[in-house]
Amino acid sequence: MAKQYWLMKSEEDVYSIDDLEADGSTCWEGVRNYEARNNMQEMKEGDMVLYYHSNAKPSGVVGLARVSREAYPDHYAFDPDSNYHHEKSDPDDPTWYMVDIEYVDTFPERVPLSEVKEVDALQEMELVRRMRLSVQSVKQDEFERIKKMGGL
DNA sequence: GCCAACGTTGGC
DNA sequence: GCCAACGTTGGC
Repeated sequence: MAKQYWLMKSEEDVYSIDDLEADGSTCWEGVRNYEARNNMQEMKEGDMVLYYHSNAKPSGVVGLARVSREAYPDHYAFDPDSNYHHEKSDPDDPTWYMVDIEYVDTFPERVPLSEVKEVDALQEMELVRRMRLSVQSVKQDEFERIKKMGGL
């Protein structure tokens, strides 16, 4: 099966690509949106991920990551002390899932959202059309294009 | 910090 | 099952 491509957003001051590089890999907990969750459940080990900083100056794609573990229940949903606690979640029938991703590379040049919006070939991206979706599917040519814009 | 976009909740 | 109210995301 062909490799798939994704884009995942993180607030720069919450968990940046530098944090990911320092950690090597991380679990992507706290996604509480059904469409984003569905996307994560589609992910296969080895899929490539565009790492996006939101609430950043400027917001944009900053590097690459790779799916290192396929979807498994997000146990933070069952933890009353977690910010991501979800009271209605049943451990026997989990609502929320997460994946693990590992650090791959940081772009020599950040690709700001404003530049993505200027490229005709990228107008169909969910990044442009669906502002608020935090885990998005990306087409291979979109992935390659942004990677190139980032200097890799 | 403001506020538009938009997903979710809950009353009816 | 509609839709108004509400809460959150995220650009600027």
